[in-house]
Amino acid sequence: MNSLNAIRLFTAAVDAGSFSEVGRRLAMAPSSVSRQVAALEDSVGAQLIHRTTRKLSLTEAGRLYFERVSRILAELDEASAAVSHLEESPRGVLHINGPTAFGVRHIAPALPDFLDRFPEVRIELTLTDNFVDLLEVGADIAVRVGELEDSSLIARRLAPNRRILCASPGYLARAGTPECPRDLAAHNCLIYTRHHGNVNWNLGGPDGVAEVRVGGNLRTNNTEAVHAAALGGLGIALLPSWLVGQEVQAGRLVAVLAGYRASPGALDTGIHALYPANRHLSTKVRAFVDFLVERYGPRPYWEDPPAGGAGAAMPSADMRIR
Amino acid sequence: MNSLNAIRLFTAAVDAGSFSEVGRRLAMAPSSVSRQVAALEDSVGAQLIHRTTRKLSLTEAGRLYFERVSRILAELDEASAAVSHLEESPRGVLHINGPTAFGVRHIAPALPDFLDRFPEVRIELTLTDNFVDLLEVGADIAVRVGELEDSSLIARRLAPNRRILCASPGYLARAGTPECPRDLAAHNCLIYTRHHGNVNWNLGGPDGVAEVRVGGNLRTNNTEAVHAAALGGLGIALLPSWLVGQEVQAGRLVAVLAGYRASPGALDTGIHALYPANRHLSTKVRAFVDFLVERYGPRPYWEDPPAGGAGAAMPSADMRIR
DNA sequence: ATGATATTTGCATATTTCGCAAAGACAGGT
DNA sequence: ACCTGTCTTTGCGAAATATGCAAATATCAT
Repeated sequence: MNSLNAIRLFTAAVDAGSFSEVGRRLAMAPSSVSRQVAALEDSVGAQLIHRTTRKLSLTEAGRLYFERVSRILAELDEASAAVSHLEESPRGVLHINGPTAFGVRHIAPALPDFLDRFPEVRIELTLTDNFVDLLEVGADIAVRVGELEDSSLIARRLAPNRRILCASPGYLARAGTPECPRDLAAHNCLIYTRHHGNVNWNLGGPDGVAEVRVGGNLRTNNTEAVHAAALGGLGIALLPSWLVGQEVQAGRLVAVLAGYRASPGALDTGIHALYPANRHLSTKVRAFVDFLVERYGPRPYWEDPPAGGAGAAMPSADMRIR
Repeated sequence: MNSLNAIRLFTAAVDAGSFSEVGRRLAMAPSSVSRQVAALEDSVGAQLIHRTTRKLSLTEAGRLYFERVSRILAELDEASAAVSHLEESPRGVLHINGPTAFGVRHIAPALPDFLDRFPEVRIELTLTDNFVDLLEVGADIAVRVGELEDSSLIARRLAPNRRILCASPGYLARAGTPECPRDLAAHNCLIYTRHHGNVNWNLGGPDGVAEVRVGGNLRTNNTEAVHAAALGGLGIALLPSWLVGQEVQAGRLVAVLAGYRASPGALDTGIHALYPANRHLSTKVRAFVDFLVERYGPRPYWEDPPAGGAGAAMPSADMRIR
């Protein structure tokens, strides 16, 4: 196996016309140059350079080898440069994977801004609701809501994953507004579940955590269905804030029992960006994660303004509800 | 500087789909493969391969790099192969340098046979009479008659450089045949010399060496001129056997004082092939030198048959003269 | 001839690379 | 649900390789 260094020294010697000159230019002993070139000659099995103390001249084999090899070296440097270029600034294809509902509402709308800021990036967005292996599908980033399992991946928190109870103004006008968790038992609660069996909602409030068995005339394994039903005035739904926050802000839905937190004991299942834990994190991935972090901020736009806001111009949804 | 080995291991890993598999195929520890690839990634500044314990997958940078680099590796191997191929059997251009007179008579006529035996060789024959540096003119071989000076070159003896006294039959009929060196003083001796001043011919015979001051009505610095004059019957010439041997055999010239050797004390100035002393002697050079050695043999065709030949069919020139 | 500079080789020293063992990770079978 | 086998990675000592210096030899210019 001939070493790349030997080949570089060979071409350098041809260019410089002297091993010593090469040594001078590259700050190494002439003897090293000599030995490397000799080793290269051994490896290809032919004399490449005729040496005199005064002059170097190429043999026919040397000419042939030099012509081909100098072009190859250039191509090799070019290949390295191309790869390095990729990392200079965000560039190339960025494969993003995420859940459908969140992706449609909060990833896709963000892409124009991102692409505007990084015009050399092309995005391939894959929205799926079944769990996929990042590497399997060739994704660079996955946005996950809730459960974090992949241990080999780095998770960067993007936003909290608060769930809020809400119903349409029409439903509340018709069925009344619950004032404490126990009131829920008397309401038509829209159940999102993947399993059979009873469903309990855990609500943490000032008096501790209350677990309420809830039920109603709709059970589904699809959050969007619950969402649509709630909008239609069917009942009270427990839905993530990123899904209904803006509807609440717009008044199409009204938050109820806003003083309580859903599943307070559960591990904080936030919204995260996951990406492989590599020594070299590609700039496009970093740029996109940073972009999302910045865009969502500590309190995402779909969340209500801070409850304790000092005389906020617009009262928070919590305020309005109470 | 990225090492070639690392690049080879990178492509091997892409092909094999696993560092361990590469290690198995190449009989090396998986850890080495891992480290080399990691070093390559550091050198280009980007992650090339996403690793899991179960699967390797290329990043975009890796795909890009792999595409370019695998083609480059193939070209590199091809370049080495091309050079090695040159040395498998005599092939390529063979630059031969030699003196004009000898080249015309004994090199050029040999070339058809050589090229017939080695059809892939192309010959570039340069005949010059001034001394040239082999490497300067890019020659692979020089044929030199007489003086050997280049010390860095390897000299392979091709033939002796005997000089013989001869004259045309017509001249001898007119002026008589010298029987001993001293007789030459009375003959018209054709002088080849590069310098001014007197010229002595040293003739070694059974009674020791006789030095005879010779002269005549022609002095020239051109051997061919002496040759032509001798053929024309002008006088007695001292000429190399390779120049006049065949004329003597044909009877156009007659050797005189054949029992004496010219310049017996001088170093044996034979005819040599000179070529650079390289570790890798190219096959075409070796083939050509071997070819000449074989063609000329221990007693070149231009020399008389051995004097002591047991009842040689044709008596030697020496014999005939005496 | 002499001096300056060139290549090459021997030898001692650094640097790199390698392989082994251990640790952490993951998929599939029991 | 646990266990097993295989995979990658890292630490560490050993082996291989490369390097620089000095000396020997060779060449060109003065």
